[in-house]
Amino acid sequence: MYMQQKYNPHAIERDAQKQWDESGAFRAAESADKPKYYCLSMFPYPSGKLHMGHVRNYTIGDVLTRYHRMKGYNVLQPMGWDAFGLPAENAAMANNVPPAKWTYDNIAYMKKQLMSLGLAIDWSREIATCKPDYYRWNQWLFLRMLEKGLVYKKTGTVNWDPVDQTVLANEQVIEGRGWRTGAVVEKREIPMYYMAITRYADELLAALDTLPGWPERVRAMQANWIGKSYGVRFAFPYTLDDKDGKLWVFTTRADTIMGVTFVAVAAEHPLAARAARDNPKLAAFVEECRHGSVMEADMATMDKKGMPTGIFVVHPLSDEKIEVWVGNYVLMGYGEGAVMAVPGHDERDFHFAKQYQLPISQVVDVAGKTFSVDAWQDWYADKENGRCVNSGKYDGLAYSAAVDAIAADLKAKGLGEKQVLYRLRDWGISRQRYWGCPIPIIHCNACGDVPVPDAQLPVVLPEDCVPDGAGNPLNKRADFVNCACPACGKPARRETDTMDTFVDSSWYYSRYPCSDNDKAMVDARTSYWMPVDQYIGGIEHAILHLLYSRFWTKVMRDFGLVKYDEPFANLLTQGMVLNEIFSRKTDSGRIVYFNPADIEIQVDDKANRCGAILRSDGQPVESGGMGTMSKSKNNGVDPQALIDEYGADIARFFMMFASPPEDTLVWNDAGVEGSSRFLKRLWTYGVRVRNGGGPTIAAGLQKTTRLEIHTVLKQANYDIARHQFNTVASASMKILNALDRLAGVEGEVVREGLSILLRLLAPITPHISHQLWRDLGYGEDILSAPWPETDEAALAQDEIALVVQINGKKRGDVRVPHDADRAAIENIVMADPAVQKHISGQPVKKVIVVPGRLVNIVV
RNA sequence: GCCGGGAUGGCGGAAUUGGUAGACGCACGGGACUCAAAAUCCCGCGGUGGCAACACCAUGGGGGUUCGAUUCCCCCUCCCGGCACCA
Repeated sequence: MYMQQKYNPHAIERDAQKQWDESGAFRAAESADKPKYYCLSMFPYPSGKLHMGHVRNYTIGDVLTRYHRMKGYNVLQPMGWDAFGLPAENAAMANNVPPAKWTYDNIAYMKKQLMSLGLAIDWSREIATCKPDYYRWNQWLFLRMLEKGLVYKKTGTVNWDPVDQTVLANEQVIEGRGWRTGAVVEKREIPMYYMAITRYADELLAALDTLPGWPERVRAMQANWIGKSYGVRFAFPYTLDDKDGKLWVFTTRADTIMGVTFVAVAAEHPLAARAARDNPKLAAFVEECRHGSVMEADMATMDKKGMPTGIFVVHPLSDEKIEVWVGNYVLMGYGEGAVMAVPGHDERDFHFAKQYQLPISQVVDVAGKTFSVDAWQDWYADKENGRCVNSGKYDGLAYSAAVDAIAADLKAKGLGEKQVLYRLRDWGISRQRYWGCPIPIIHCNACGDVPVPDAQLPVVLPEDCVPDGAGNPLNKRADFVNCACPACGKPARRETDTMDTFVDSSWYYSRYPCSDNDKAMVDARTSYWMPVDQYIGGIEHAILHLLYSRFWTKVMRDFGLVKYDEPFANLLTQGMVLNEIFSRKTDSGRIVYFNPADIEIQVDDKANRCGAILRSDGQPVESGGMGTMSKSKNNGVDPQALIDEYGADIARFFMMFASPPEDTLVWNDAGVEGSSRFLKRLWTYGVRVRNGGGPTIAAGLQKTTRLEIHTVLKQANYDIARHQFNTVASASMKILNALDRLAGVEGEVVREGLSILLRLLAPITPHISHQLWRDLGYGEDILSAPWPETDEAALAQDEIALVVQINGKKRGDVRVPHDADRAAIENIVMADPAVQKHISGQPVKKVIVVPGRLVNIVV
């Protein structure tokens, strides 16, 4: 075949992809003699077109896929679509197209884009979560969980837009207001289905220790999210309306119980409602608390406000009268929706007490410290060193002894006991939205909530609805809603809530192996491939998606569907790709975002940045700092332009070279020219080698070049194994530099060096590597060529260089025989004139020799 | 606010995890080639001082441990991710 003189990436890539496609090169088969390697990247939401985060994610996955194939594994890399979700409904409203059409069009376009990247994907296993043959199994497992009580119904709090009369996602609440209407959002209690993830809290926490292949930071985040805390649940008795009641609270600091000066309940707490009944000011406050979003970040950062209820409860141990307050910072969803307040030893309670002039009393002392109510000091909350004081019989006890004694006394009175509490809450999966998996329930006036019988699955979502922003359009679809009750046969109403899209993504990885099975959720092929050997995705998924997936896996295991305990053996959390966010606030308070490509940065006469304008209208826009590239912030950079201009190999190489996979990457394409130049040089060098001729490289030069190449290769192999692909890319540049520096191309070192270089590059730039491998006659197919390993013999040296330091500062270097012992090294170093000059007669106190590295002389 | 992570030249980043700070690349400056430009190739490139050899300073800021700290410990600042209905 004629080898073109000039590097033409588009032609090379088209040919290579055609060849891989026609030969079915990436079709994975279950039966093989080789060990299996299931390499999975988080599937994309089909938002319209690929963004940089996708290119980064899928290139990382492809590098690992191709690397492991060359390492001798039987590799599967599948792909699919997380196809349900809110953006499709927003697009539907904006363009008057059904979400289904929008979604399928996006999938078709993005699939083409992915294919142009040359990813080694087995497309025969493709899935889309919006298709009934996938989501029927969501419904099927939901029903199994319902049977076992793992799914149950209770009320939950949602954001309610009072103008549009619709439930809002947190993302649709901007500064406490609905994004379309600008109306102040209210909290509303509605019935929802929940999955009992808390039943698995202990296992989800404990099993983190069985995941050494997960980043430490992700395990830490999950552990904190589950938030196991040991404490005491106890009650303050009270009498109200001639009835006795108990106000339950949970605390991790029972040792401070004698310092309780008030109790705070959430605005949604029954006692708050009771008190508000005949207290208009309090009713107004409770009403005020009902406004604003349900987001925890908002709850935690808002001004702490409270109001007394006039209701008093009795301290369970001291019998003191304690007033109940309503606090806007008390969360109804955590613990009991009520907390004991100990202003002396809890920082938040302290500030609240100062604000409302409530008593503060000291009940814990730390030796040598003086308590003062003037200002909070961190030691007030120190449970390591604290001892009880002003606490009657508990005086002198340390934290755990005090908790034990107090819990025992509460138990004896029937007013409480030790309890383990999790921060983790059960998973509310009901969404009052159209574009999602229907919840398979039928509401019958006579029979209540009736599960859809398995024989009637799937409950198919009609694909021709166009939402209008006011409620779920399914409610207006008589053909969907009206049905017969499966129990009594009378007319009934189908549930119109759909499932959280996290349900779809909680098990898709188990479906790829058997995506064509229409009889079962999973089969033997799932058992062959699972668990995923390497999972790759954004760090933003560190908690929710990964925790829900772990939970579903354990549920499926307990139903006997699968045998593995954990879905992902190894996890690589890719850093976010950031770009600047530009926006304007409209008169209605709505925020409009502009793409950085349409923005011009303005500079003053000293070249300092002084503003930014939108090119189309010349008017200023605000900068919202750096943020992850996203559709909602409109700050994505279209990678297609990069691929169109440079080709997939250069785009992939640049993406890998730009930074380590796990680091946050602020997007800047300034360096792409360097990657382009490198691959051009590689091609040109390949042409020269193929043409041959010129002098044979001298033996000595061949030896030093081999040493250099194998030294670089050794490091590259270390780096690729720890997923530091940016230095693998630079290693390939170093090898080309070393070869190119030689005067000729005739010599064994060229043939070996280029063979190493092409194989090292094959996972990153598969197309050019494939073409050069063939053109230079190394073999038919680099895909399955053996991974290059270091030749230790090439690394042998007679002499090595050691750095010489005086008092830790570098003062020179010396060459010593590679086998010189400590004494010999010291002799050589001390004889060095530069060393003698620096010592200049001062007494040598100590000589530190680090073998193979340096000598430090302390004077 | 809470949890997790980060900060190294003009820029992306490297430093075999306590041992030469700045590999590799970008940008920039100089030169070669060219009628010219592009492309390509060669040289230089953290800061200050010095003709130079070289010296001093320098890994967000401040302390500490150590013969030696970008790396370990404590405090602080700023930035990023997550906070349960964005995916």
